[in-house]
Amino acid sequence: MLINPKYNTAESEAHWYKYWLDKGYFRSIPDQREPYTIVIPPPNVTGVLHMGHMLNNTIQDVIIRRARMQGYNACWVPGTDHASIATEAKVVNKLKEEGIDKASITREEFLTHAWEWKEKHGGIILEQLKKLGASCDWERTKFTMDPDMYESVIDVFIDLYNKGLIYRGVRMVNWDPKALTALSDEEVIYKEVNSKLYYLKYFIEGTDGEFITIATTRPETILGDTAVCAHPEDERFAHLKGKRVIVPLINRSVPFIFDEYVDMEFGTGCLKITPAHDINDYNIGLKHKLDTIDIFNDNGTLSEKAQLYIGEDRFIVRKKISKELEEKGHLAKIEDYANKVGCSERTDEVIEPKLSVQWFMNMTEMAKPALEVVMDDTIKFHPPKFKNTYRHWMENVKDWCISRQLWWGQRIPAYYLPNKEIIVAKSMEEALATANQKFPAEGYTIADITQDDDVLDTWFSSWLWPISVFDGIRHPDNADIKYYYPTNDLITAPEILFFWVARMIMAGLDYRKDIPFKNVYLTGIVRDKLGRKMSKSLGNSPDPILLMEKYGADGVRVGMLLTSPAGNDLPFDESLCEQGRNFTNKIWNALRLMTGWEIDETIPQPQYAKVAIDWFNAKFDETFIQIEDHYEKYRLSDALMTTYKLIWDDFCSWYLEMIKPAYQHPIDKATYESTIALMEKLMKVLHPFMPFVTEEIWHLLTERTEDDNIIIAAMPKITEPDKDILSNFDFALEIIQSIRSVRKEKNILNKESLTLFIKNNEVTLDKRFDTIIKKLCNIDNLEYVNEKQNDMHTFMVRTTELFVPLTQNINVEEEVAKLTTELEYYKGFRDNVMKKLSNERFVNSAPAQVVELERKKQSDAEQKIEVIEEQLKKFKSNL
RNA sequence: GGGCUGUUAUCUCAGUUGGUUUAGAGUGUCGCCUUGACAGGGCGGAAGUCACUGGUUCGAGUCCAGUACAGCCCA
Repeated sequence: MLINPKYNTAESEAHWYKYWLDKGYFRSIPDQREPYTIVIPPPNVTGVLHMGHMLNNTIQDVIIRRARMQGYNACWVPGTDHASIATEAKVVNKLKEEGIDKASITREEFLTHAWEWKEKHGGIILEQLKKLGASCDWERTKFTMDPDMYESVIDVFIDLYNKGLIYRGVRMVNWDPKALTALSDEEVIYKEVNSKLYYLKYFIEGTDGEFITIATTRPETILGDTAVCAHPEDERFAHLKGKRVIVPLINRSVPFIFDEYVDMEFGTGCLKITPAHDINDYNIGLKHKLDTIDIFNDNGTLSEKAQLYIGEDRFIVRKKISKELEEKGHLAKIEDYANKVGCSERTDEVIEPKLSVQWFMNMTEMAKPALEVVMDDTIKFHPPKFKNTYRHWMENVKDWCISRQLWWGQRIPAYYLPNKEIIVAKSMEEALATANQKFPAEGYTIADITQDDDVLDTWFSSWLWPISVFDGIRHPDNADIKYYYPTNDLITAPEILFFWVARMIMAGLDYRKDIPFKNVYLTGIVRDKLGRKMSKSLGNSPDPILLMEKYGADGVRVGMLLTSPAGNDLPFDESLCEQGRNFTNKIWNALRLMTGWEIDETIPQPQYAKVAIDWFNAKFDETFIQIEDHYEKYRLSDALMTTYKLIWDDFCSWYLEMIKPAYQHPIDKATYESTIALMEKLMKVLHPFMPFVTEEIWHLLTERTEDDNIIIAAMPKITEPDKDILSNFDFALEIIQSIRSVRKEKNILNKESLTLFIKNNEVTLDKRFDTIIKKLCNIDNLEYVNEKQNDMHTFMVRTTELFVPLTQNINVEEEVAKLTTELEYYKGFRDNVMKKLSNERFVNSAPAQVVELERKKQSDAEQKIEVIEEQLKKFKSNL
């Protein structure tokens, strides 16, 4: 067969992906087989493929492809989420560019634009994943705003409301003044910033110029102050009990109060209290029944309640007010100060703590069972170190703010009546019916009812994902959900352990009475060489599509997985993809070698080939067990590296060299067929990692029938390896390596054949490998002898002495020096061992086999020492 | 400030309940080879006080405590 000298990745990838799709190999429908299910962590509908997706989806594809080959009914469900804040921001911007202001259009008009945007840009990532080889069941592609998905979310909201777990309340929320919406705690990122600490003087009411000094980073908020507070045990302020102080500039009289919350060491020990704009102040305000004065508008400018600087931005006011305070003698000093400021994950705007009416979900009860299933390993985390982090969060869980002041998302199904009553219902019509049932006297009509304007947090959709993609919320007994749920593995980033993973577990336990997945594989962050997270804004991320064009999808997949143990960050380097590409090339060339041989049916199988095949079968069996073990432990990098070495080192470097016929000589049929069979097994094991090149090779190894494709081929079965041949081969291998070293040292070219004498000191020396030693080392004559061979170069493998005659003179001095170093090493080693053995307590308390081993070490070392000393004596007598 | 991880060869990491010839792999590096699958290759070599200090033990990279440094999460 004629094989192209170069493997064409682009051609092969396009061909096989289409072929698999046409054959429907990614499709899964319930049948009698056991299912293996993965749901994709839905990428953001606004996004494009980045390196994080590449890593995450490579892992999922490896797992699902392996499951498919193991005979499971493998189902990988793809999809996207609607990302309400990010998408709305994009659409608002796009409209702005077209000269349309969001405020000037209706909700319906806006949503039309949003849907248009989604249709145009929404599928990009999924299309890009196909280039990677992702074997998703595309017919199951879901979107969190699909009608059925939407309805599931609404149903769950109504159900939880009726159970009393969802409530509406005034709370301090994280307000994003740019996006004009509340955020959950998890969407706030705290950043270290260099700011200033302002020391301000507050005069004490009814005194003559007596004042106290407070420290604050936010002088503009003094306009909302309703108290000043000190620690009850702080004697510096004890005399102020019952007194009032005057807020500067606006001359508001506020009480001086005492609370243990205050840190006596910080600043002046005296704290201003602004209940409307700080969560801790808010809590103190509640405790001491203080007034709450909200001085900000939603967009971060000052409101009329501030009295001063009305309509100006909070950061401009900060500068202006500090100047005014200084001018009016209220500023004691300013210090540089490093603190952490909360910023919006999406808009990067500084978060303003704000009191507002929002919808919340009580998490306390749901958190308990969700914590338990992780702690008792019903759901396993890989790596398990994340259990701690998870526990910490679940034990301190807070209520979840689920409303967002946006239009893109599932609109909250709450309806308000003129009498201030709230009806939660699936539709306006249902709400009306309920309203009239509850208040028959009122005779309400549709016109009297208004629906809540807000939408739900996107995570309030995604937390149902493993259930809702199978329509298990609306139809809990449908065939799909019963078959595919619970899913097997979830592959995601630790950053969203709480946002998403924890909440899916809660939803699963609540709505299915069962966990949503059995294993959670947490990937690391893909970083650049400098250790920075790859991001669009830094521009330090390679374009995955270009990478795949350059190195092939298989090469990039290997590159992603080579150094990424679960939970560890991946310091990405293009050279990893290069290594992946080189591996593709290596396999391709092995194929070219094999298929290039001429087969001669008349020649018998050489003995060396038979031994080589037996050995490689054993090697395969042994390695395959290790690979399976790595998979069981979700150590995919190790599984890949083990496969890589099996193919490159054991198969290409050793096996093929052993069986390779002489140049331009034919190969016997038996060896050829066995070799093809071995290659097939190797390709199967490799397929999950490198789907394209393995499928290509599968079809080039031999003629295939219509449905004989590697993607659905059965994985090899675990077989106990022939340990005897393996250990004996190891010894032969050491002999081969020693002879190579000797050739190297003595400058004997490989072309020049050698005679080898072996003085067998080992009890068992397997002579089966003689022909292989002869072949790989170009030995024309291999003899076993009982006596030392004089005038030959001597070397040792374990405790066996080997001799080769040398034509040129030996550099005696060099030999002596080398032997002396070696002698010292073994003596040191022996002394160490003897020290151990002469320790009575060791001999008495260590297990017998450990002691036995030490004895063996000792005798081996002594034997070596003896041989080396003899050699030395011989050389020295020649000096 | 509270909590959790980690620190092993240049780099990235293994090292599985403490004992397996005085620590392993990939990568990089150095030397040599190379008309016959593959220079995107072959062969061989060098490279580590297992962060530091103590402790437990016959025995510690592995267990315990403390210190230093790094990272992550939470406030």
